[in-house]
Amino acid sequence: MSELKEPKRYLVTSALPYANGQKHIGHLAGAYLPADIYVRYLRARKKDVVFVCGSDEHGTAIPIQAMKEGTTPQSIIDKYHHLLKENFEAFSISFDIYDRTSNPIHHETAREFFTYLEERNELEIKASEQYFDEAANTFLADRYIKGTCPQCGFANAFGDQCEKCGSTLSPEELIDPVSTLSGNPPVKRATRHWYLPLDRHEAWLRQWIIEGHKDDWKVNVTGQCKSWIDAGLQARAVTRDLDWGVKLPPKTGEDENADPDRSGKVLYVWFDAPIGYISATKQWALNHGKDWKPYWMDPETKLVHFIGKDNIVFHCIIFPVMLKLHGYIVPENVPGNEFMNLEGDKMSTSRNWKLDMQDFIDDFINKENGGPQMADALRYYLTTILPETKDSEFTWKGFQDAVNGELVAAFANFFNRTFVLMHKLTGGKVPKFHNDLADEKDRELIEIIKNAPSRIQQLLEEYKFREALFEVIDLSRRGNKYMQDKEPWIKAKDPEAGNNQSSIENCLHICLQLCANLSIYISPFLPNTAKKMCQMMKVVDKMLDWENAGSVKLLSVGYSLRSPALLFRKIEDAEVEMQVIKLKKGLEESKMQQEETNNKLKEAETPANSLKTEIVYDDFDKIDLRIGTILHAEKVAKADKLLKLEVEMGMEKRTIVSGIAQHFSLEALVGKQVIVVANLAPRKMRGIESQGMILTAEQPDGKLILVNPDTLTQPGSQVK
RNA sequence: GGAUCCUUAGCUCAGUUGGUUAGAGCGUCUGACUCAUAAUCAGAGGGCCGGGGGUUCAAGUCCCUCAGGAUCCA
Repeated sequence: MSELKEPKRYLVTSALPYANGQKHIGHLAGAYLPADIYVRYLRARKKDVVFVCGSDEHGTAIPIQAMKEGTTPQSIIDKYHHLLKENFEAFSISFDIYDRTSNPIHHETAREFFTYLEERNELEIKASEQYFDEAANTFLADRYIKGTCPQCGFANAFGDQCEKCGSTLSPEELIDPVSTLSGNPPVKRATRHWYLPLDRHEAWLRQWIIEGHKDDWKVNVTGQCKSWIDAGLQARAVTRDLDWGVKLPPKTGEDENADPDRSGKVLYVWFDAPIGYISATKQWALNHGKDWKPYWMDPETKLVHFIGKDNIVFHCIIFPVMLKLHGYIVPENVPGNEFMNLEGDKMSTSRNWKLDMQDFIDDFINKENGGPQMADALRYYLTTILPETKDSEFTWKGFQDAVNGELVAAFANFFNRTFVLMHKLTGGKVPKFHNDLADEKDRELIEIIKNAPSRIQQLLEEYKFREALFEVIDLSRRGNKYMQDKEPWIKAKDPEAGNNQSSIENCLHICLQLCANLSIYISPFLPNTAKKMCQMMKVVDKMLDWENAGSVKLLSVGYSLRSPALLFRKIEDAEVEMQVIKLKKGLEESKMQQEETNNKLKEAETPANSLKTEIVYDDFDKIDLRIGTILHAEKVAKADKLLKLEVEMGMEKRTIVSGIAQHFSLEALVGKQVIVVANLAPRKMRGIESQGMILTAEQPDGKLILVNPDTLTQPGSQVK
């Protein structure tokens, strides 16, 4: 429906990557590769298209990463901005501009945006109380507050999330909160913030997305939106008390520091980041002497946001509301991709289960037998498994199979055998096509070539990149089949017989024209490969223009072509095995590191001399301590630390689950006497009810020892 | 706890508005070919379409329910 009228111009965006660390191939496959394919296709069709992206460099995680790396926020964003920019180049992601939100143009643009909305009363101001660090004289972002998790009791939970049990928190929920800046308990202090009242726009959103785009947006995307809208939209804070980000602009006509309420505040990163698309477009226009305005204001511009599913709410609900309020166009489509798993598990930076772009560059592209064709090899596999409709799975074996079995065996092989035969049988020149001798098979393949473009084009327009690429590979399969049927190498054994030589020439003529067509189709997906094919065919890159697709007159008769060179190398078994080992090793290492830091934190948090709060005797008397004898000990399945103990308590036997597996051997425990907290409420752990707790003491190195009576004692005896 | 989406061949996935014998690629087996990076081509086998119930002349497709998974929200 929406395709009936061709847009005047296109603006394509890929999610701005957050400049606090490396990005992995899941990110690449989610937002960058599909956008690049789409854009390259549009360019081949000579459309007016601008493809923008850039680093997202604000938000609390940047200063936090700086603390972790012992450096400044500025050097963090510099480091990752340049790294990401280079990574994208290595994978031939062809942004027209890769900008950054620290660009002054962006600060201006974001502040203007805020002012525009404020002046038109599209923002609300609300007063609230937030934690403040008096020593550091600053409000504290949730992440800067630590305390005990109310869910699991972990002592180092952050104000927004507990990293031990994963539950999302607010700083108010933390027990004994402290500021990570000064170490002091924070105090509540009144503050004011600006909010974007999304609820005012509910009716419009419902109509625009749920009715207007119910047919052309992905089910996953509209589904997410619907669930947000149905849940009831709320005002969302636009500002934060933080000193890293875009400073809140002064009220129109006032000085920068006139209003003390505004100083010390920045725009919330969710608000400034998507505006980065606009600023990047401005910077691009500036660089090229163009006007940016039509790209954001003319309704005949088609705006498409490529994102991962974590970004749906921002690009489908919040940012469109902002755009509409400012009089800009809203996206025509938001092809949100699902997630890509890796070898059976979710990709995760914190658990180190991932394949970073840089890793692949180091291990494949920058190797001696690598080069841009390895970038294309990964682009190929990622495209065949793009998580377009549901989560998908990257495996190294899958990578090997796709490259060796499809790219090499079908696509590259057809190109190669065509060239080899052409050199052997038709003197290295494009042979003549004898129309009068054309048979059914020739005509059939010519028909297939002519029909291919509209099919592939339609799939690309519908963002079905996986299927589009499959069509291209399938076309090379058709070529292989055709060649097998025609058997020019057999006819060459007796060139004098019948019309054998003419038949050979017809066969290779058509195969060569198909090769030229294949280079056009493969170009958006594997740009480096397409270029290489052009070199071998001795044609200029302009032949790759989409208007040439479907033509069987791309290579002129009599033209001599270069000798074939292999388009791809195969992926060896050893490489695949090595990558899997590397992946698992990385996981182990990060586990160990995590434990180490956890232990360090534990030590820091319980200094030997700092005692707990004083209690009275009655408090102590509530605890019923008894002597018990361990009768039996066994490991709890699927738990590293837990042991299931059976303890003789005199009157009864108790089952106690204890997290001491890493400190004792099973044999060492059996027969030992211990002190048991006998009246502790039972609690289920890993499905086993633990009826008590045994006492241990922790040594400076973290090792646990049992606390027991110095002579053998009657089980059940009270300890006082 | 609520919401949205998903569950189809050994593996990875297609299946449009309900309509003939449910498809593809890889893998497996058999055969053909040798120009090609042991690549190619043909053929075969393989499926109570997650379980159960319902609507209908007709259900992989629509409705209900249960189980499992993913995500979002609280």
